[in-house]
Amino acid sequence: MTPDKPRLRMAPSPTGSPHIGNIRTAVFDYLYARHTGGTFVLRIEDTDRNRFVEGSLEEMMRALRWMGMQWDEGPEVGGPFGPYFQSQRLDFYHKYVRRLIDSGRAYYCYCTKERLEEMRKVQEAAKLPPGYDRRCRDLDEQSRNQCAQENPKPVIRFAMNTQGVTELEDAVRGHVSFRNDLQDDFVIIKADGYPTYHFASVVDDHLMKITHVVRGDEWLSSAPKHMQIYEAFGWQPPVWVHPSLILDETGKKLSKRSEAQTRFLSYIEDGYLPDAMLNFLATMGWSAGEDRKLYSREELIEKFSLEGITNHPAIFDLAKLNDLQGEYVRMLTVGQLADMILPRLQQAGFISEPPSAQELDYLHKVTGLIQDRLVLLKEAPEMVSFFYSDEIEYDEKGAKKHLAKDTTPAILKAVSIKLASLEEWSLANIEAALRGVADALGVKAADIIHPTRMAVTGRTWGPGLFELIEVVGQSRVVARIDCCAEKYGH
RNA sequence: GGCGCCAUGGUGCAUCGGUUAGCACACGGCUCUUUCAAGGCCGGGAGAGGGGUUCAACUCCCCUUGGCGCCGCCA
Repeated sequence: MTPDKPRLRMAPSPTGSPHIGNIRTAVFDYLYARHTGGTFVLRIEDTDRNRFVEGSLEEMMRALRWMGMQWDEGPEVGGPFGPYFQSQRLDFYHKYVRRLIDSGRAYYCYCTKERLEEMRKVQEAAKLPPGYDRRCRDLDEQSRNQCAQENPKPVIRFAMNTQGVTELEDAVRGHVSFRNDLQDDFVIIKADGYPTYHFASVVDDHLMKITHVVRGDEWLSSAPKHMQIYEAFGWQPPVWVHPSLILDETGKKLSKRSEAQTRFLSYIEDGYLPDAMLNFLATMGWSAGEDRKLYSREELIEKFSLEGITNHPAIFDLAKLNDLQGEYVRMLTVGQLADMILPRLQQAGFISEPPSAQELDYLHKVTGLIQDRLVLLKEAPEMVSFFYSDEIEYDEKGAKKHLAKDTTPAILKAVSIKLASLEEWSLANIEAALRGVADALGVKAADIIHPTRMAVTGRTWGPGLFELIEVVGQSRVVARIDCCAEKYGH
């Protein structure tokens, strides 16, 4: 335990699949903790029993670990400030809320949901700022007892200061100030005895000695609530860090509506690389103050600072993510890439489990040929299919363009014969053979190459033809060309 | 509606009083080439508007406009 070092927490609620915004916040937490030699804690804010979603905590942990952002304290790893589930910390909240009630900074509220709803309607109609009217704030003993009889399950509200302003310093916003007469007496303990976020997070952040609270800009408006709780307890508030939100392509806050863009696990499934994602997320809303695109994890940790966090929202740019992903794929060694796509090729039925030595050897050759063009790992099976399957499906447009000519069968036949006659199957010989056919027939090399590519791969695009022919192998190539020549022979 | 935050090209950032306003992505063109990528080269494209402060403002202040966020017994 190093009390003088920063302690940051990521505090998700298990109410759904983690999304890009959650993870980006975690990236900032993680980077700053690592940069300072501090502690990164994971705390689960499961105080809403109605919205609990089975499996979402597991997804969150999986996402963090996939990103290489292992927490130092929290679920599965423990730590000196546990438990790390708020649902297991109820005693703490009740103990501290008692203090607030005793000091007059919190009170029981017996108002029914119906009355609250009615009140809001009236406020809305009168164009008044919405908020609790504090009817229960100054109840005398007698009326309190009466109310308690009518509503035995009261909530507890925090008694906000109504005078002056609440001010705070935010690491990315600077000085921020809120008028207290506009503040609301919010609920801190619900009727079911569970605390609300506003209360639980403050109590826990204090108890867990959190020094920096990093959370989305959406929380800034409720920061005065938290500040006043700290004041009421006489506690030292943390350094506030409210980075701007990540917006979807329409400029709105990322939400369930843009599910495809936001659900973090889908990026794992698509085969993005953790380091590419880390690089992307870190540089979205943060900058080292220089014109640079690529940062390794170590560089990110070394350079990360709160000052570099941007104060304006950023729109999620998939094209940029993909560009970075391509960069990272190309930086991999062939062996690394091969290992990464192996499971996907096994799933496609191209490689057995476990793979044989020959299959691995072949995989490496194939991988070397597609590395430059592969972006998402999930594209690999489709991209390499013709290396594994001899059932060639001809691309319609390509066939029309390169195979439908009268001369096609003759060309294909000539290529096949020439290739079949090669005694040494080498790249140089293959290229010489194909160019030789072109010369012999008096046509351009392209007139040989395109039909041959179609015959061997069924497509108009892909790795270099000579290289790919070499890897697929003599007999298979010759067979495919013969087959194609026959198909287009009539 | 109230409150809060924000405002550099389509997008993400740089420049934190003096620059021909820079980089990257995307886009367009050229190049390399057997195709597709990757690479190289070139190009179009920005300080929301208005007031101040200052010798000087994208940079500081104010207003307007615009965008976003929050206003739950949800987080």
